[in-house]
Amino acid sequence: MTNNNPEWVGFNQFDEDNGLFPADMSYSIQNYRKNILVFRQGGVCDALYILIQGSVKTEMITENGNLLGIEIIKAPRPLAPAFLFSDNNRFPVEVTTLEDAEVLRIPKEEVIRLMTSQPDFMKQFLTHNANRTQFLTNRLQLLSIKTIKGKIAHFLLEQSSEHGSKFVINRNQTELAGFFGVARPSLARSLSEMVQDGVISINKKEYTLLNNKGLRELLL
Amino acid sequence: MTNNNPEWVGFNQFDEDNGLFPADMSYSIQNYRKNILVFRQGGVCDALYILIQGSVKTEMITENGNLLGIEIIKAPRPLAPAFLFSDNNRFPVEVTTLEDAEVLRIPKEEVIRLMTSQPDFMKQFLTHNANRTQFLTNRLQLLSIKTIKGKIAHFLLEQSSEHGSKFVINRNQTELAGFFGVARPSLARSLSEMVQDGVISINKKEYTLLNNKGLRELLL
DNA sequence: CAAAAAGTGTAACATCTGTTACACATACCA
DNA sequence: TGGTATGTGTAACAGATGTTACACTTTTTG
Repeated sequence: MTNNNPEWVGFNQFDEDNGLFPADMSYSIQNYRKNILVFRQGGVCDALYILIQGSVKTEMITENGNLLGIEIIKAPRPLAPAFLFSDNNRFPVEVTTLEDAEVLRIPKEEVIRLMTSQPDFMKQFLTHNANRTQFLTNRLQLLSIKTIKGKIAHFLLEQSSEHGSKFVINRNQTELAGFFGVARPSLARSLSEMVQDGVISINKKEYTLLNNKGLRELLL
Repeated sequence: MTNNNPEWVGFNQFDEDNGLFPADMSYSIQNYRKNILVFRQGGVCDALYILIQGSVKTEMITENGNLLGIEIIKAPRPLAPAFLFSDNNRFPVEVTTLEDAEVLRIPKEEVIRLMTSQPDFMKQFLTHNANRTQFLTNRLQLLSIKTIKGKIAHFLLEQSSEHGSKFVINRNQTELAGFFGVARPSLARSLSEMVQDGVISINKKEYTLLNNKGLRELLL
């Protein structure tokens, strides 16, 4: 779920000009220190925000006040660009810095101008949003799996398809539990059972898949 | 979750011309009978599809083969337009007709052309997609509530905010259970307990909220 | 109108998950 | 290096949900 390959910065085509952005673009830049709340869930989203330095995490506050981890975002990438144009243009998630960060802000009108005048900008915007939607859909699928082992299996198999049968997951159990929307001890129990059953092995944060068939059976 | 007020048909501005669409637009129309699978989950999405007649439901196949109900779509509305531009342009859901339906198909290149030449078309497309994303986010929030009563309460309070404290839900228990991602008898049990506790009353498909405070407490 | 289909209420039971608590290990910091 | 904070393993227990089964009601259809 961590975004390792930035898929969009919006201004690839202008990089040579005068550093980063089109010369005539109106924008502002805001800096944040580590562990600072950048956007509050429900806050109005009236501009396009692009994380150009550092990393942040996004979390959704469930109605009981718990936090459901969504994803970790590393620069450069836009933050929740989909909501800029929604009728109820509010942030659906909390955004908090994980390290010192720098955020570019482009007013909505300016975005519309860029969109109509720069077809490449528009296409990238569309593609990025489409990919975001697909991510959310995937997230939905993960949450719809009822058993914890099923969620783990889904997650590990997905990782495996990208990184092979041995890989590192840079999240501790508490974060993983938040990501899955389950209690931490419950996650630990499921993990240790899966290790005992020999379908996976865990060494610190390195996970090895030992029995893909067995993992797939856990999805049911 | 049922979409009663179509928010976008894409061609408002052309309605007078020659019936429905811009005269020079390339498109095709496909008809489907009731209970027909229109799009398979995972199928390639290479064009913009707009439901212009009838209604369909969308469902996500979870990995165990179960169905997770997503929403009911009534014409006119585009079908999964967000995925047209994603890198992995595949349908994330099954789409099945609920009644006889008619679907307009516009090739991707044509959509891009319309998008760049018709700013209004572009804005509507963006807004629609943004609203869709918000819907998905809301769905995510619903699924992240752990207790069944909590999900019911969330859902009923949401309905209530739109339609007052007495309203009709056009879904049977099986469909509702699918929507919540829970087992049907479990849903029935929770519902009858909520009735016994006096927080709601149910008459056929008419629901009445009797104790909003009590409902909100169920969210925790 | 009658039969079939679909939908609903409910029970018993097994299973899974959350909660709480605590010991232990590991990483971090002064 | 020693102490503190953070992270992990595990247990006991309570509570919630899924599963299966069946009777009953309502709706649909011929």
